Amino acid sequence: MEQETQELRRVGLKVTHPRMRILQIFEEDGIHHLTAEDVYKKLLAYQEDIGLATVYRVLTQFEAAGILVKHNFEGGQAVYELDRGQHHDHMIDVDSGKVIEFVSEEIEKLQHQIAASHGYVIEDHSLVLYVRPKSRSK
Amino acid sequence: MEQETQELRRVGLKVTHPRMRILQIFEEDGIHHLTAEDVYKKLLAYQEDIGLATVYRVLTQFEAAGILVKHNFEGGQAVYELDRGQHHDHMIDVDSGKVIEFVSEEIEKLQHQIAASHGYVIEDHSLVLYVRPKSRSK
DNA sequence: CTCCCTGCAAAGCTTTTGCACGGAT
DNA sequence: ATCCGTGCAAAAGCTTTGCAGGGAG
Repeated sequence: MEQETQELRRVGLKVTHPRMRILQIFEEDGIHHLTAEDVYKKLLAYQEDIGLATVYRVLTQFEAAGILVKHNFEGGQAVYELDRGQHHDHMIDVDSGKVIEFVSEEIEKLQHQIAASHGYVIEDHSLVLYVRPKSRSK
Repeated sequence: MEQETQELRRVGLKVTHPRMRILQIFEEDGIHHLTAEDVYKKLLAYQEDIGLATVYRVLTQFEAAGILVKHNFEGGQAVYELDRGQHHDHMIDVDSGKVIEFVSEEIEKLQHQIAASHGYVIEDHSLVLYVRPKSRSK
């Protein structure tokens, strides 16, 4: 709780109940990639009376503050996760919906080379692999 | 026109006016990545009286038939392009909105290695680089 | 002649916004 | 005491769907 309070102060946001609870949900063990709806449902499960609009507003503020990273995977709903500083890409198990993170210095390097060869510098990038367990692949 | 007719017959879709015109728009020179709204505006410019709902339906059918590929880039709107058989990734110039295509066998290979090392097989993947011209980069 | 296709309008879904009240500093 | 933050409801933006008339095979 002290930790979350300081985190919010650090980024210049008032320490309010909804912000604390939402931040705590992301810091819980378990699933780290949550949609606004996921967060809202968890709040409901905790008997919290926090509106969905507030969830959206807080997620947007946290993203702007660098606390969360937003991803636009397929399926319409944006997904958020804590920004732990280290960039990584994602692999999504299409059977279970599970999200696996990975890092590849080689791919990062190749991306920069490709952009450079076209006269560009990379501002941001998105790499998502949609995968299926090897054993039961088609 | 003969070409489009055969293409539609080949995939088992009735040859209707809306489908012909939409297919022709994708086969025109120029921009190859279009949103449903883009297609609709082009139809309007050609004095065609085709509803936006039909555009969405036809794009969905073309995607299912393998004529078009759908991409979910950032910004909410889905983007479609002709499926010319060869897989490629995209680079988006964030200043101009221009879309550049590229292919990297090395990245493809690395992706498969990474998936395999986690016990998975790739079903699909999405790689998008958001770039800025080198000369006026921040 | 039979379905498939289409335009229109309405509905769906995710996300954003206006407003007035309430709470943090 | 000030603003900022919040809940609620309404609105917005993209896409899908129900319906009844029209057209392709």
